[in-house]
Amino acid sequence: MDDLARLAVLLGGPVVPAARGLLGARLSAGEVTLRITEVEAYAGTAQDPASHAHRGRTPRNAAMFGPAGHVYVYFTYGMHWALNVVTGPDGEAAAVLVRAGEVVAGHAHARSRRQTARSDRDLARGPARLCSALGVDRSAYGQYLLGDGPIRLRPPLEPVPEAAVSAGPRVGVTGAHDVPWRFWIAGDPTVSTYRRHTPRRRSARPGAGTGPSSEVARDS
DNA sequence: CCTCGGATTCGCT
DNA sequence: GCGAATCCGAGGC
Repeated sequence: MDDLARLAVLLGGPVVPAARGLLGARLSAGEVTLRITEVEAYAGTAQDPASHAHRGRTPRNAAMFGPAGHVYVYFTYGMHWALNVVTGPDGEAAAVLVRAGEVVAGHAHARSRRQTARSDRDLARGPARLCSALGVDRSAYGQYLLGDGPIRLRPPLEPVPEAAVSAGPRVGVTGAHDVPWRFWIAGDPTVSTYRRHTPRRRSARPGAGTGPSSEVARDS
């Protein structure tokens, strides 16, 4: 069994080992190739409140229920794409969010799509930046990664030692802060900076007067 | 049908 | 460090 077949087997199993195994793997689209440095594991229905699949199958998350090795992409905040690698057996929802990578080929193409990047290390540092650098969008939905399609996933050139992997809580999720399912290559500069979830304050509408902010009494 | 709010990023302070 | 930008899936009525 070659390395690619081994990767396929790993992706078909439980999501946490699959996530760890994706560290160091290479992801290519067009001219751009990157080495994955940071991932997050998301499980399926009921088991994982942070997962897009936790309320069951919908048209949006359908790919998470499909066979391993395919792409689940979603659009968020009205402007960003994020890429997941589907894992686990067909019919069970699970996926690994690819949060960051080191661009190792096609820098010029990546830079042309990421003109605001201050340096090469920022090209794919963060899930939306990573998609932008690779040119990934809705058209990637459901595509198979281990074949010769437009997006390709390949095993690490060198395995990442267990000792080099750090784990912690997932970024941006409202709950499950005790679940350390974010994995990254320790010390790698392309890993995104961890930010505790900060709820976005909806701008107060005039006269709405709801919420704790109205408790402020200005009596002077 | 309508409202809520997000697995984020960027730019300004 | 904080707020804005900007779309659509999901869920409540």
